[in-house]
Amino acid sequence: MTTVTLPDGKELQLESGATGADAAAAIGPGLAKAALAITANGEVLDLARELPDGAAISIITEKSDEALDLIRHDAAHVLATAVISLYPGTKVSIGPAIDNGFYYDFEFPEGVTISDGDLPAIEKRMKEHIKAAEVFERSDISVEEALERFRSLGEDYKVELIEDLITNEGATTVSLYRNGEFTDLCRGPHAPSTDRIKAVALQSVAGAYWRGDSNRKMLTRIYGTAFLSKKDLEEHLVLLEEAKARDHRKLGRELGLFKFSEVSPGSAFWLPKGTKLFNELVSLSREMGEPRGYTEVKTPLLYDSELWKTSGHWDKYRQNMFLTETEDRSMGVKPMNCPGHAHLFGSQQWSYKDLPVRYSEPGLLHRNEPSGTLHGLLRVRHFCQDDAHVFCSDDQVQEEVAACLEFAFATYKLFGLEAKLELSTRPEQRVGDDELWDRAEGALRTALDEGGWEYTVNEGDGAFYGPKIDLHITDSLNRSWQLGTVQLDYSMPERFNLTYTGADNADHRPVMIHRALMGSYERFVGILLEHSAGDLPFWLAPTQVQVLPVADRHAEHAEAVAAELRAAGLRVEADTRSESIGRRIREAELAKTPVMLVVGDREIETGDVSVRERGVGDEGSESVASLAARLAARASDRSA
RNA sequence: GCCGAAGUAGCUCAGCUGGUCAGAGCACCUGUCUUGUAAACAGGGGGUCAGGGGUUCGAAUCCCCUCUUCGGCUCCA
Repeated sequence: MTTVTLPDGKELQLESGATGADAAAAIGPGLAKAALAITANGEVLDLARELPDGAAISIITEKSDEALDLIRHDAAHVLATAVISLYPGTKVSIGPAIDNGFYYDFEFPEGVTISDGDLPAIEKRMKEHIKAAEVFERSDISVEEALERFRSLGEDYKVELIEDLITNEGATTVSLYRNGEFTDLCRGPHAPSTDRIKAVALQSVAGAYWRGDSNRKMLTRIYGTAFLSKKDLEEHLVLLEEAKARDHRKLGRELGLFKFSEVSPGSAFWLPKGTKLFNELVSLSREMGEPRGYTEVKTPLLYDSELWKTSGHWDKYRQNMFLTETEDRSMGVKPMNCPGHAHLFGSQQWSYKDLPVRYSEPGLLHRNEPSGTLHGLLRVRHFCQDDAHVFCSDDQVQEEVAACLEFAFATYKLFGLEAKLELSTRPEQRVGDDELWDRAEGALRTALDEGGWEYTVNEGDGAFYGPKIDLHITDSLNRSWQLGTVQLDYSMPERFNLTYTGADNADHRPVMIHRALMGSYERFVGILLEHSAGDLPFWLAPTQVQVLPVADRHAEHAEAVAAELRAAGLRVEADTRSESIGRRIREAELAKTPVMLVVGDREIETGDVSVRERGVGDEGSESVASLAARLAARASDRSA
């Protein structure tokens, strides 16, 4: 007899050797049909697997969270099945389920290249295999047998995977899964058969290094997605369309914010409206920084290479810097502000009473990013961080870190963004001894714990000079972005020999905290545009109010209204073109202008304006004076 | 940097296998209309078909190189 426990705590008696399918059938015929797999003691198993006696089980159906991953992994196998039959001689490697879909990496035979145009045929073949309801059949064999099998097939990647399983995990057996003609080395689990994949679509072809190593062979990756119903797939495709419509590169062009040009790859040209937006964000940093004790500085763009040697960037990151030479001196354009700030701090004497010193600088940075990595505003060569460096004593670290986090949360709140925190600890390659790292990581943990902030830990992902806290936000399309970072640095003060005089009249080494909250203004604008679909909040909109005279004879009055609102500090334009009022309203709406004012004979008579709100419509009349006061208040309240 | 794809007017795109293939819509300019809450009407100007080289009687179209962009991979101090 096998006894298992159901989620409701009831026990179920089964014949010994009973499988997941047996358990599902014992519960009910409906469930037996709906079952995709089974969890036993937290581990997901195929329905055909024998259940361990005494296990706590729960049946996975289409309603379960695990279901999507399961059938996407199934779909990856079906993709491989289709590819192998269409392109004989193709070597397979790995094909996992991922967020939103799955992929499989292949090495196609010499001379065969796959492009997007080949996907429909592959997809068609996949659907044939799905319709055929091929059973996923598991077999466990010895590693020797597996090695021989895959060697004889010339499946080099599988052989390497098995060898690694032996070396790293001491594996003596491995599992294989067969569906139709295709047998794959696979840990499982899988649904009972291929027809459980209700909707599948191939999406793109890409290159991907074998095992993510840029020194190894580049394989061909095919991305696809699968769902439990056609409707879910449709909805997903609609979401992708929506994301495409919100692409910040598209919005930047349509709203006249910025452009890119071949003459300076990876660098934005900011148009007047985009510059307004950009400058508003810089102002925000300044206004929020001032009461928090930040002082703004301006440091050079170009430095003697000696400075980069001192900072350590010369050895580690020279290939990503723009270098030049003048009068036989080697110079480098700054990829970050910290060495300049460290140098500046070191250029004068400091007392412990002066600390913390908080230097901020929206400095212009250049990084020579590899051409293939550039992406709109999100990955650029020329950008500006909302950067600051705090120089403080050891015992001020915790408080300063907490203050940085408070600053970050206050900033994000204005945009309706909520952040998740991630603590990254010491990496393999690092400077400084373990005691220092213990102290640094301890300070960050304490700051997080005492602030009552929830966080996850990312072991080994810290910077080489210190641990850090990264801040991630989730946007309106549920995509995650890293924005801010707060990093502790014990290394740079050492390299620049920074000191302050303590109460004991001895020299002490300050700690340096690097922090950027929005990240870079460029990247932040990109994320903000995609998050808001271009509907920027009133305080941030490049044009806040568009005045629209009904006919030419009202133009003068419209200009007068605009002038009155400008005097109240608002960004106002008057569209006095002889186009129809309908067209000008439409264009103002498309330009995402928050407020439109229509003025004609009636308004001249009464002195009122007719107010229209973006995306809402006509809101009736209001006197110019009352409107000016109302909108000025709205503009000054960034949280509104 | 690596793999794949693309680059035709300011924008979105048509132009199949080389021979009125340099086009359309929007935008722009000019004229008419003088407008009441999401697109008035008519006419007109505009492109070294990314750049360079080649094949051909003839190239936007075929081949090679370069640049840029897009989708990924690696990277992102």
